[in-house]
Amino acid sequence: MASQALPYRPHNHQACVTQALADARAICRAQNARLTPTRERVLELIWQSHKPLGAYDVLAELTAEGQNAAPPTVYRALDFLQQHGLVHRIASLNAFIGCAHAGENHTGMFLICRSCGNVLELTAPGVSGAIEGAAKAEHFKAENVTLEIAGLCPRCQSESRHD
Amino acid sequence: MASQALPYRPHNHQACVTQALADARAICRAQNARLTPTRERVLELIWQSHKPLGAYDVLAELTAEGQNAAPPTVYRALDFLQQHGLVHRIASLNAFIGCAHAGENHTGMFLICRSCGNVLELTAPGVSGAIEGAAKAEHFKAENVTLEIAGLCPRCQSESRHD
DNA sequence: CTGGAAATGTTATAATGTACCAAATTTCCC
DNA sequence: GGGAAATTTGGTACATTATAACATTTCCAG
Repeated sequence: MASQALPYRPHNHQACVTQALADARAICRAQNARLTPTRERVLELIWQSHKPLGAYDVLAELTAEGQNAAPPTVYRALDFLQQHGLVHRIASLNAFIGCAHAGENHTGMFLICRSCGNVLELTAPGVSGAIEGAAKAEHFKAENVTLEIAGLCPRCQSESRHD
Repeated sequence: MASQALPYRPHNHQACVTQALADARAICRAQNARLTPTRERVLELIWQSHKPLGAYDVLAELTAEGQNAAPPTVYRALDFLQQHGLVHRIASLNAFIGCAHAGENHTGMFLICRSCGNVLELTAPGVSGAIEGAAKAEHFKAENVTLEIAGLCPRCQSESRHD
């Protein structure tokens, strides 16, 4: 059997979260950016699954924890995390997901399962290269690439065969 | 000087619109779909510039024309047009644009100028192929690709040099 | 010409995101 | 340490985008 990417098979996800938080602290320290408690908590919430989380889902969590939070609280934290490459916004879902390649310079490519909702972030140099080439052929200066692919993840494909 | 894609240079845009409407009628006839007056008018409004139009911009136009329109009116027309491949939704802008390749089977790739707002739709087989390859390598069944590139179009690049 | 499907009208509301200003906290320079 | 400047947070209100739900009309096949 072929290997499966992390989101599509069981794993100790708490380790993902712990690692992501440690990476985030290091990155912020290196960039002289302040990973304040709210920002860190938002990052942790976003990492708690491989499914993207809406801003208002985050807000509901914070509120449930007794934090005194309003929409701008969450959006500000998310903006910060995005600017430092710690989370990505998935435009086609209006939702946010932890960046699996924080610190690395990369163009995110997201495989979004419409059945289970899990999202896998890839780095595909061939894809980035092809996109840059196509943009350059039009004399277009690419600054930001949104690449989101909806479909069925390996696990949900097999399950749907048993319907 | 290199050739420039249509949206980036002056042209008889009314001809674009006329052609798009004619194509749309043919496509709908072939698919036995009803391009009703409201649907056709929405398509025409969307085509009236190379900038994407928000659903509420369309709504405002319809209202100004005396049409008795509410949000669902517009969203329903847009859903219809999308389903028949006549318009695309640009997720990163929450806006809609006429499909430049209606009828052709294609994966849209959009070059979005952050300065002038124009959008060019491309078909780049190399890109589609690379994306499909990357998805396949993860055993992911791709169904729908969102590929939107923000940056500066040729014209706006030259203008910014004169600041 | 009629019964069912498709399309439209209409109201209300959900979901997502931002503008704005005040208060608190941190930083940094002296 | 003291105080000005910058950053971060609190909080209200509102803007924007999108959909649910149900009644009515229009279309068209038989």
